[in-house]
Amino acid sequence: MNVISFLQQTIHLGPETEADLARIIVREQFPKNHILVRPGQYYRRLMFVEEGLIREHYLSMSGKDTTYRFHTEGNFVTADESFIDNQPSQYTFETLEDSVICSISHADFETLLRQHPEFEQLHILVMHQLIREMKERITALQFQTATERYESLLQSQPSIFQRVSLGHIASFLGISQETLSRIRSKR
Amino acid sequence: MNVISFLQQTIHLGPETEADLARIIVREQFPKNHILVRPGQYYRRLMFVEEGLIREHYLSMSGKDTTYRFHTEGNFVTADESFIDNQPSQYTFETLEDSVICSISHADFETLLRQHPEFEQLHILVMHQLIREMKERITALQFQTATERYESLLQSQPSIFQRVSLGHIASFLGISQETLSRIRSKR
DNA sequence: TTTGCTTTTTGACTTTTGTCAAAGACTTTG
DNA sequence: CAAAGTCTTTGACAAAAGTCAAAAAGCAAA
Repeated sequence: MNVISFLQQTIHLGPETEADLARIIVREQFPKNHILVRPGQYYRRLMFVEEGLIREHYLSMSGKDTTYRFHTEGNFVTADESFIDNQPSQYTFETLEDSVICSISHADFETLLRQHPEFEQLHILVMHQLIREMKERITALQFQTATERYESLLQSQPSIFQRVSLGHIASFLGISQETLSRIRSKR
Repeated sequence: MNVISFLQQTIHLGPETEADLARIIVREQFPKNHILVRPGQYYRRLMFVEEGLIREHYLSMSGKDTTYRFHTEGNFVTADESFIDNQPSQYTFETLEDSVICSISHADFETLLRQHPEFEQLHILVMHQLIREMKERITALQFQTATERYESLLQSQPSIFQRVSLGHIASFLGISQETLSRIRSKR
């Protein structure tokens, strides 16, 4: 699914708008295990995953690496601290598969919103979806057991288990790799 | 802090806009322990807490009551499922203190955005802040210990401990009341 | 101020999860 | 296909957190 087709699902794009988009969108191909953004980096671009998988993770002071979330094809991604607050990213973004990523700069994004107000609609829609997902995530972490969270993930994104190592999934669920392994062995 | 003054910190309000606002804002006073929204209810209003404190909580199937978050004076609040997705709220909203709450309907909010585009700016600002807070919350729940989360809360919102019972705070932190009590006794 | 109610703490015990270490399975590559 | 590397599982133990029950403390209203 490429960005343009994706956008057309939600908003109508006139030929002029499409031309504008084509001018500002950068399409890049990255190999597996490529680091897109590192902690401390200013990365003020809005990305869209056309193909592949990005892992966003956090390095604690003790050096432990914890997956914040996975971003799969057909989704928008930003280094929030940079894109929203113009601050250095706290998180690392890396590809876990060969990936195709389209992106536009923050400045171009702002211009786009000003010149084509129909994108405002979409912008809000994307933020709403993000808020919805985050709320579910918070409640899951707050009052579900590790096993329940595992079952939910299995339900909602079964394919992730074929694509990502269990260590990364464990830290995403907020548990150790060994605990995840034991949960899985009991069924 | 009343809504109008609060809004003026961020955007300039012309006299006409102020008049429009005065027409659509409903200001209500509620006693302590008043339920504002119950699960299953459609509550499509954007609220602003002028005074007091709202607790947003979730009832699990087993009947356990878990605090999702606290909303204090000077903040916007919505029953997200209703306001954003036009679905019944999954959460309960109740005052924990005598409170003054201003609110406008979803329809009026939409109209306001259309007629006074300067609110769009603010709207996005509020969503950005929400996203920032939620991300911090997720990472805290994912890879901090209960003690660390307690310390963070003590840092960021010390006054909450004077205003809310420890049982509610414990469930907000994702731990049992007894665990919280033991964490507190060790210092 | 006494009584009743709610909140908080404490104790004893159980369950869950984490940690460390090693073994096993699976991949990749020379 | 063998060797090296990575990922996953397993075991033994330790630490963290949950549960249940009861006591203590705090608060509010009569």
